[in-house]
Amino acid sequence: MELSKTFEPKAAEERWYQQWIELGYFTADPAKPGEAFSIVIPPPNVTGQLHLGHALNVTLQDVIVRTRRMQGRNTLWVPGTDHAGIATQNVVEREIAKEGLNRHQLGRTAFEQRVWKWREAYGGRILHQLRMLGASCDWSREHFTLDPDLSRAVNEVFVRLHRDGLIYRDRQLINWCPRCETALSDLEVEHRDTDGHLYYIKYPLVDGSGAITVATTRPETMLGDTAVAVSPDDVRYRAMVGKRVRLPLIGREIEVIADAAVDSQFGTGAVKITPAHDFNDFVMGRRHGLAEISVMDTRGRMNAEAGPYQGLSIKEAREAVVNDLKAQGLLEKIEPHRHAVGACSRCDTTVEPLLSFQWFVKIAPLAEKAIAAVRDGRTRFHPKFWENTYFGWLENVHDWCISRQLWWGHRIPAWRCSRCEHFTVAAEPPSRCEKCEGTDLIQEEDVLDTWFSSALWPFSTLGWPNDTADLKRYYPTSLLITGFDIIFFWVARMMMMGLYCLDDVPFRDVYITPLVRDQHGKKMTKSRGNVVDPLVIMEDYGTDAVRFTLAQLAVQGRDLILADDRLAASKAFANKIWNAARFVMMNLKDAPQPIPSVKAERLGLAERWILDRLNHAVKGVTEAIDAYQFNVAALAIYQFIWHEFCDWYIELSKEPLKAGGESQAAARYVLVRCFDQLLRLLHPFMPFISEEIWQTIRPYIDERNLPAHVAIAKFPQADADLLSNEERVAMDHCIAATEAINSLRSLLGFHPGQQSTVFVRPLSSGGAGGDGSSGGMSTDNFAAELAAWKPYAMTRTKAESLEILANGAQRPAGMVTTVLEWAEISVKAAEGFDFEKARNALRKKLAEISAHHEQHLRRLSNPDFQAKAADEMKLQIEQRAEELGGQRKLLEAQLQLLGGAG
RNA sequence: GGGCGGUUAGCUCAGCGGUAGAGCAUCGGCCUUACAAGCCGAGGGUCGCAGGUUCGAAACCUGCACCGCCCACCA
Repeated sequence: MELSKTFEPKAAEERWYQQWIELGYFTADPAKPGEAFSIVIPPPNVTGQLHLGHALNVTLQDVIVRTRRMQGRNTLWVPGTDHAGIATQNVVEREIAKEGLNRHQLGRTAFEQRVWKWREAYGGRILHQLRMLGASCDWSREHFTLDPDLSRAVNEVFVRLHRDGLIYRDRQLINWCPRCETALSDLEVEHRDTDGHLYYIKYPLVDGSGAITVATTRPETMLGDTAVAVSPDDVRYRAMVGKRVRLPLIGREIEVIADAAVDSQFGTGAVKITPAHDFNDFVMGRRHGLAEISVMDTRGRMNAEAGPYQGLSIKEAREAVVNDLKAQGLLEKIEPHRHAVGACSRCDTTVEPLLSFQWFVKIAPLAEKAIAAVRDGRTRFHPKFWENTYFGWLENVHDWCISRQLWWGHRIPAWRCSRCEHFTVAAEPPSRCEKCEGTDLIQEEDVLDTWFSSALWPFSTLGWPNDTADLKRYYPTSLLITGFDIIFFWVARMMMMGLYCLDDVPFRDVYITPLVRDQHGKKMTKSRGNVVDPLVIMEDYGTDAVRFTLAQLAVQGRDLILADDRLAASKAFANKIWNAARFVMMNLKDAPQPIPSVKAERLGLAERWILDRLNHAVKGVTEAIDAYQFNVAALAIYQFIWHEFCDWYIELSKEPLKAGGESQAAARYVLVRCFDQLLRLLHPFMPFISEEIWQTIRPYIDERNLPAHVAIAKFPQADADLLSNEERVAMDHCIAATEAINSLRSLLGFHPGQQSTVFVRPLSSGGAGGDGSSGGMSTDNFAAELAAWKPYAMTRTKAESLEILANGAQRPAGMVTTVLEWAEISVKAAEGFDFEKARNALRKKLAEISAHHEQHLRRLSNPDFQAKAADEMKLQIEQRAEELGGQRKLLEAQLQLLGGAG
């Protein structure tokens, strides 16, 4: 088989993905054997378009999933999408706004139909994009959070929580978005420091004995004040506590109360209390039994309670109130003041605290279990420091407001009785009120926070509340891979719900992905216009290259900066692999059949060495993946493929391949063996190119029951060591020697075609200085030693240098080094060779080596080191010192030959 | 106000107790028939600052500085 000159990513991507799907490779079967490995995708919003966060997330999941599948695990990856209540509703509302409509004009049913239509048109888009990335999800198990079975799970959980007293309905102060006209949870409010003002307002005492001045950032809410509070320790106001003040503009009499929550240092030390419009005030108000007067409506306009200000917007009301106070001489002063203002995370509108009836989840009992599960290691975070974030939130979290005044979502399974106002909570529509037997029941209009259904995702998608085979086999899931930004929204809530509903954690491990930034390290945001579209870079560099780059940059605990040069490097890597494949195929073309394996003892040193390095790579990759160190795994593959297999083994194989006979057969076998294995190793990272190449090499692989695709081939496992320590050292020396030769050749300006002479001295030949000790070598000694050395051509190729090793040092367990012959130097000198430059370079290197060498010797002679260091460490240092001594001596010799000794 | 990350070569980042590394960029030499998206070399770092622990610290501890992020009801 032939490979085309270059790799065409696009064609390969489509071809292989389609085949994998058709053959059902990604479809899980709980009845099949194998330890389960399961993972649920963080369901992207149906409104979503693929962005780099998804690309990273999905790539890492796919790396793990493909690896586990190839390792023979019973693997399930559940895909799907989230209905994303408020986000999707906003998108469709914007769309109908273009037609001059709003949702109220359309009505609930028609609006919902519009959203469903929208989802039919665009809901598949993001999933299609995940397929393009190569995601090996089980598409037969695709779910949508509003699917009937998932909705059933939602109702079931709601009913159970309600039965257990963990869901309640109450009139509370909640966050309200006046534009979306819905309640929000604490998490959906983004606090931003904003420049505002602190207004000092005088409240006259009813008894005429003066006034008390309060400081506020929101003068318009004074219309709803029901008290003024001071600190009980504040001597300035002690006499006023219990007195009454007249609320300006409105005229209501309110009391001055004492409460420890008041900070006497802030403002005037007296604070107006508006229970219906401030969270602190609300708590204090309930403590003191104060009236809760709401002065705003749900659209952020002043209501009847605001008296003359009714109908004004908040901003207008503020201006009017301030002007009126000023006119009445009750405004003492205005100071600039910076403070946090909450904004709706969806539409950025300033959020108002609003008093209303809402449904809440009582968090404390659920949070307690969720905390314990991580504390005792049933679920582990990677990197671990995210556990602190998780704990910090759960330990302080308030009850969760789950009702939303939206239309797109799971309608709350509660029915209000028109007779007694009681809500009957049930999974199915009840026929009569559970309290008064009334039959006129109307379902609650509100829907649930979109995160309520997301919280059930790990088990609702597996069939819960039914006791399905999937649920038994795949719950708890093995791993969750997601971003830090939804640890609170999603991870913590899944933990709580999983533990509540199934009494077990929803996942064993949580891997928190880094944030993807642009090449300047900036966060990608629409407003900055620096958002990189993954589809575009996949087009430019190939999906494999994008995946590999993301994996390579996915370091635990640090943001990820995606730069073009990295992508280019990965593309070059793909090209390198492609060309290596072409080389291999070129040398196999007359053998379109399995190449029989060759026993290790019949393989040459180079062959055993590369198989040994393969082992090493397999170990490295496997361990790194197990530890979720994707960058380490990617680097290990890269190193092996490029710098060991391509740089060395392919070069070393050229001679035997040319030679024919047994050595050729051995080389062919090893080429195929290595390539097969490295493609399997690579497959989770670069699924398309690995499949493309593997298909051409497949006919040559000698393995029983070889599968049709690498996607389901057995993942490599490390074999027993193939090399003795001695041989490993010998190969290291071969490489070091060749590098030394190249370095010297380069230094002297040899062209690749030019021959030169090298001397190789096996360590066993002994001679002066052969013990590796330090110290200079005299010219006499050196000449004597030189006589014992064998001259060889200073090679052009790596293959030749291996030959040097084989011939020059029969037992290659010796130090090999190079020295130039005088004659060659003379030739170069005649051509204008710069001796001084060469000598300086050698001197510099010599100084470095000498310094290191002496450092080691000092360490070895240090009594403390001798007393305290472990034997293994001592041995290591001794060996290193010996090597350094040798290198040092050789550099001295080389320098001497160049006339720079002494 | 709490908490969490980061600070290593020009750039982007690994390393986290025993000679400071990679990719890209730079410089020099090569079209050596798998690959010029390549090959062979070279230069470049007091590992943010200050103390401490250790025979030995980029790594461990304690402060500090700067950058970034998260949480928080000071009106």
